[in-house]
Amino acid sequence: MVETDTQAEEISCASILKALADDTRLLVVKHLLAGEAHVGEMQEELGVEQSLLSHHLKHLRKAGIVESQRDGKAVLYRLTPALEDRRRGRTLDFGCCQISFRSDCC
Amino acid sequence: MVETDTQAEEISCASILKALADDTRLLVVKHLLAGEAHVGEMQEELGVEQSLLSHHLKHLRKAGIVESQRDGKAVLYRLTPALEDRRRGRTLDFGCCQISFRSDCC
DNA sequence: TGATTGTATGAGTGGTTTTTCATATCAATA
DNA sequence: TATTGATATGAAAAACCACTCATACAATCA
Repeated sequence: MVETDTQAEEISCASILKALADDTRLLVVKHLLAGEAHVGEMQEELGVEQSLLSHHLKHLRKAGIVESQRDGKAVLYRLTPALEDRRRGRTLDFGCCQISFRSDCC
Repeated sequence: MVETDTQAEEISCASILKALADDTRLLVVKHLLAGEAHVGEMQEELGVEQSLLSHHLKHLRKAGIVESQRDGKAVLYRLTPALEDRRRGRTLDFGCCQISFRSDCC
């Protein structure tokens, strides 16, 4: 069992950009660029309140950017395999557009 | 005289993504990827109402993504030189992040 | 100068998004 | 099974955004 959530909805360039266009969600995505992570870890490292983080994670799931997997009591998040597969360095390839982040930024 | 507008405000990755995360503004940016254009032309070709287009152009200006220049009665828009300079194909380099659009998309 | 064309702007409105709070769910363990 | 720990969820509040309308401004032309 891998996907714990709703299917990705209408995926357009704009919807992807919207999903990324938020400080908190951008933090999460950049964190996950370094590898998968549990919610609790992100909560601490990113300094985001539990419920808020959860809502943002849901947003990212619905946008098809991350996926989650139960791991005991915790939940493990990662960038979706499709993105991972197409990933080169810190570049994410969404198909319609491709975004890369400078490591020293944001 | 080149800049007819306010300075770009706090330019962060998220603010850039926010500026791009709208169907109309994305249309505009993609249109400008092909070269500079007058407002009237974009109005027609993109099918966006005058005032609305103007508001979106202002948003893009404030995000530092486009700049404008009077041309008689009309106003000419283009991607900002910095982006143009760093541009390769349909890729825009914003410094903190870099975004490229597939031509057949969105 | 007055009229016309092209674009920008401000205010208002409705709609969406983000945040918070309280509560629910799920898994592990006592 | 009751309790605890980890995360998700729904609803309500707060903040924000896109759109429209009316109007202003700038440049040209009659």
